[in-house]
Amino acid sequence: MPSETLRSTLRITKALSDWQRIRILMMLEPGELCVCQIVEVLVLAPSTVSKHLSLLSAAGLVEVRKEGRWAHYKLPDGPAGALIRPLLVWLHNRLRTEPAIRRDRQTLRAILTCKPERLCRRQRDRRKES
Amino acid sequence: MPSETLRSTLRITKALSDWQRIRILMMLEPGELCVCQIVEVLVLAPSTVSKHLSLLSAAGLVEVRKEGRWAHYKLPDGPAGALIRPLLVWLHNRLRTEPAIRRDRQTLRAILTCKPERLCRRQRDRRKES
DNA sequence: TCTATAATTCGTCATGTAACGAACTATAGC
DNA sequence: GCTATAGTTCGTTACATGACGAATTATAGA
Repeated sequence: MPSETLRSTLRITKALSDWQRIRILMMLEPGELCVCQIVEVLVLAPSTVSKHLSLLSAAGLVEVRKEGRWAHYKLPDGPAGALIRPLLVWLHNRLRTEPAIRRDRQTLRAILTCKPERLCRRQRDRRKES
Repeated sequence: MPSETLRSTLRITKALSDWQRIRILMMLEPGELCVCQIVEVLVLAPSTVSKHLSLLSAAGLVEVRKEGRWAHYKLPDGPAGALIRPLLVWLHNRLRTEPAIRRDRQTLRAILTCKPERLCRRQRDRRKES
């Protein structure tokens, strides 16, 4: 019968063992994002991104703020954040200069210039085509 | 084309995403161990343990010192160790008081009182029975 | 040189996981 | 209330991973 701390620790390390989830964490460094913005950067199905976010959330690596039909995800602050801060710092230091991560940041900057509604519409339209 | 830093980072986080490998890392905290000692604590097939060790090694989370037909594994020190120290410290702090980990340490203490040759023989004999 | 043996590699099987689209939930706006 | 829509959940599929035993490798000792 594994203890809760132990299972929690494994949830965290497993959550960190996937490239897309790491990308999400790096993206959230500057501040909160809504799901459609993350979808736009990762170029994955919304259902896939939602699953990743739920795993990150279960691990305590992100927090969600629901507002109407929008869901805003961010890195946890306060005591919850302090627990996992060393991991995020380590990741950040290692990947700060990675081309792939820099590219994501670049993409994100462009995305932040247009309203989320427009992103969602674009994503829906793209789906219709295929 | 993912960069080497990126793949290396994922090798590390993937290596940490398995309970048995975490147990190994915690066991190595006090000092180096040979494969049969680790087998004895984990109660897994030698081939399985060897695979775990090779993943940890590929990730740079352990170093191996071969001596005759014995292989001694330890946590890396020096610059190699410094890179991953924050992760091991984090793990150690989280799991230091875990019952399962304390039990492993206890088992290990008992194991260290007898020579590795005896362990290997016992393991071989046990295998013959089944 | 031949045998025993510590560890590793290989092949196989069962389980876990990431991806997708379709169906569903819940909220905003008419 | 009805419709549109952001996000989630569910079911399926393909691939990754952990476990084992058998076969292999490399070294120590007779």
